[in-house]
Amino acid sequence: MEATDPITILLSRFEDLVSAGLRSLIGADGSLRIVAADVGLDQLHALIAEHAPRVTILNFGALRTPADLRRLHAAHPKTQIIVLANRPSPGECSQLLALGATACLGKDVQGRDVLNAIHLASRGLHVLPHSSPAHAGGSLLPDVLTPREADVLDQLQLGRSNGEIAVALCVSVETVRTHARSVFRKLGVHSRRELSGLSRAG
Amino acid sequence: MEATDPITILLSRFEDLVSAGLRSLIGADGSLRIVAADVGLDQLHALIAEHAPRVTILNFGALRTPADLRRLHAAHPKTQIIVLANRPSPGECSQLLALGATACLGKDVQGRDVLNAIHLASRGLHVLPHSSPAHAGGSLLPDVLTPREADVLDQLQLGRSNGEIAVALCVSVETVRTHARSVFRKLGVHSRRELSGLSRAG
DNA sequence: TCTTCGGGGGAGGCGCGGTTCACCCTCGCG
DNA sequence: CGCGAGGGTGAACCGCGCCTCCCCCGAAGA
Repeated sequence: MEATDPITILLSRFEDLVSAGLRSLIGADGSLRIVAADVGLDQLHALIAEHAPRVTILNFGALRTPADLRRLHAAHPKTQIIVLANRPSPGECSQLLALGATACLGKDVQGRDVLNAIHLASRGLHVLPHSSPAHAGGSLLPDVLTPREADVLDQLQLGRSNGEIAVALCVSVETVRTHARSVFRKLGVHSRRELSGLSRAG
Repeated sequence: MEATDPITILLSRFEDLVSAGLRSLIGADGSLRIVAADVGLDQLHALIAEHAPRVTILNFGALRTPADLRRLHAAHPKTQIIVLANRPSPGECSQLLALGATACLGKDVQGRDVLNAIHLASRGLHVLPHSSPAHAGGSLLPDVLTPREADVLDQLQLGRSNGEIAVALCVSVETVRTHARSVFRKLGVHSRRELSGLSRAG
């Protein structure tokens, strides 16, 4: 079973210890093969396009914004995306899956569970932390951006002013401010500046 | 890692081939231990209470109704429930998780994925088939029973007539009929009779 | 014949989230 | 000072799901 078709994996940049741990774990599994590691956010698109890995393991902390994940998945729908976060909240997990991730794991998972999740995710099965899908069962998600908020987030990422965003989205400036406030609140930031450097360090 | 704490597993009754396959797969994993197998729906409660397995693997086809799962989870919240279905729809998976399942797998999964899922589920992580959480990301589920429909389903399971259900739920008979129709439609049956023998054979 | 059941349609109300917009305030900057 | 950003509050509207109830019909059975 191992020799037939090794699962190719691309690792984004992680903290040194995490990166070393992942490479050690994955290296010990003969059916997994790392095609690229320590890939920075900037090179992700190019290297995924080049190697077409079955699985891409993303550092949640390396994402500037959730919209990064959405763009990544849209551009490379064939690669299954596993997001490693520190202590992902249910809302974050939901949003990550909504944006195209296949699995979401906390960095506190046991080592063998990472391998289990990689195998499952490589075949498209979803893996989520414990309490995550309280809402997957039908109730409501707390921190997920609405479509309109995501639109505003995209505009904010482009450095636009509220007035420019209003023109771009054909709404009032007041509406833009409302959406922007929701985006800030849901993402836990308080300004455009914090948004552009969002959780750069994990 | 294996010797410290074997994961105890209870297997519900499956088709012979599936049952043999599961036992073979699980037996080959030293960190897993089957404490009971081929358990019929009637003995589930008693045997789960007796063995307190970390994981219970349920045959979706053996469930008379989704409400069975809900009662099982309510009575034994400590055991992680994995549901094996033939080709679970996204709606079914959502409903299963909503009712207390930890993982939902199709019977077409690869063998090692079953083991992967058992390990993950034993630690509370959720595993779902490919397309399942289209809604887990925020959109809506198609075939999940509403609370009121679940109430009516419970009453239907007790063999009550529409009039009796109306009295029990303090609503009009017309309302009961409306809910019953939704239940039948969502569960894919066309009568009380089909309901009582729902997917008995898988 | 009468009731019960299954199936279709539709109406009205309610709650909730999303969207839009409005007002208020403080702060920092030029 | 004007202006934009950030933050608070709240109103209004819309859509949707849910719940409740109503009407129609046909089939099956007492």
